Amino acid sequence: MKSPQEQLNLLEQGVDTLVSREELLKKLESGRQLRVKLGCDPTAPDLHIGHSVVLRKLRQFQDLGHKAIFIVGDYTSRIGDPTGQNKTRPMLTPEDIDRNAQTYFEQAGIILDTAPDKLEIHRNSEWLDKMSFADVIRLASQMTVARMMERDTFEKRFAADIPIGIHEFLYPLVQGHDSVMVRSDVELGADQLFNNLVGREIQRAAGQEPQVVMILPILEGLDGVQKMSKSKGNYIGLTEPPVDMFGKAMSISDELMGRWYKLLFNDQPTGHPMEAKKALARRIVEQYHGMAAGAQALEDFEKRFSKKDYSDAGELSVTAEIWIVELVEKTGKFKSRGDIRRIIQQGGVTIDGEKITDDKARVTLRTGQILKAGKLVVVKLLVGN
RNA sequence: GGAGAGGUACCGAAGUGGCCAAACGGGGCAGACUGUAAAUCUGCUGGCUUAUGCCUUCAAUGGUUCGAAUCCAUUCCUCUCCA
Repeated sequence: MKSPQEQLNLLEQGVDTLVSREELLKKLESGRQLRVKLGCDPTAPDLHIGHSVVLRKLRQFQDLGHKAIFIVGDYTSRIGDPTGQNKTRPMLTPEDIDRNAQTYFEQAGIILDTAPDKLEIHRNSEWLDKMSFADVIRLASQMTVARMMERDTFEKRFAADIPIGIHEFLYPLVQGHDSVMVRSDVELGADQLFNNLVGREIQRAAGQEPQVVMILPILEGLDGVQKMSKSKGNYIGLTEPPVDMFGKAMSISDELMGRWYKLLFNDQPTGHPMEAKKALARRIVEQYHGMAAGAQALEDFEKRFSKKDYSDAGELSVTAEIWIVELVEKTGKFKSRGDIRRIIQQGGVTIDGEKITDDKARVTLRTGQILKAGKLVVVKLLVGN
């Protein structure tokens, strides 16, 4: 068992904002098992390595003997969270939420300790469903419009004449109410400082000791600019196959690589940027697929791209003679034939290294030939009847 | 309740009777260059079996017209100011 001071030192590593250090130390000194809340909005069923930053912090609490209180915002996602959005999110159906929550837990379990004394799971519909409208009004009376408008996204939207739904004001209140209901000691978050701080006020009003708020940095997505998110398509999913994880990690910019090193491994790149990036990609794969997979992914990558050896590429069954557009379409990676024609016309399609630039061409194929289409698609052809 | 401004492709934003599948920018994709990076340059970016072709798109529905994103009517939605 580590001393409170030692715990604090560990816990505050990699944290963006901590409100407040003193309060956390005090709670740690009490010797209690702290209740560490993390809410999730089950709108995106696939967790990605961006989520791993906060999940790993939660795991760290668990490893120090504290308890993770996981809250599925099933009720709140019917409202839609405006965080980081400049427009209103669509509401989800209960079926979507159930399915997403299920996937969420499976994936969070990759990182979290799921032992019963270390993890408690709630859905906020447990208590929100029972609230009366009078309860809601009472809760709402604890917040003012001016206070609400301090929130960055509201202020910006208001200034830009972008609509704000009244229901969106309820979200921080509800999240704060969640904190009261689970008697949260610490709440982790990534981009919801405002909501989390509201939780402190609501707890105080309910006669509870306010929670400590710990905000972790946001991981930028593959593009290096926007935060990693499923809807922006700039993410690496926790359950993606090693090859894809590795390939995606290799495509990030050098600048972003430094950020990822820091946020994901509390480390920094060394040596030649490309080697450093390979090392990063390998570590990411190792984290979710094991050491062997990491080494394998690295080897595959080098084989395929450095030595241009495609012998282990995926296979695609085709007929011996086929229209080139149709052939590329069979890979299933393109959204329309117009798209495929464009790539062909621009020289993005090769068979055994030979460019095909005529989108009307019919080609005669042999088993073993390698088809490349764009940067990502490489398959070995298997000619059937 | 009153007055005014708007709703255009993935996003922002032009277009106000034919030259509009719709300028421009961003994003995305491809090529060159590289380290499968970034930056830069070039091209493409509604759909269709191969098309000086057809089909679907400019909030929705109807209408005027040889012809509409553009004009008219109704409806829905947003914003601003006043009450």
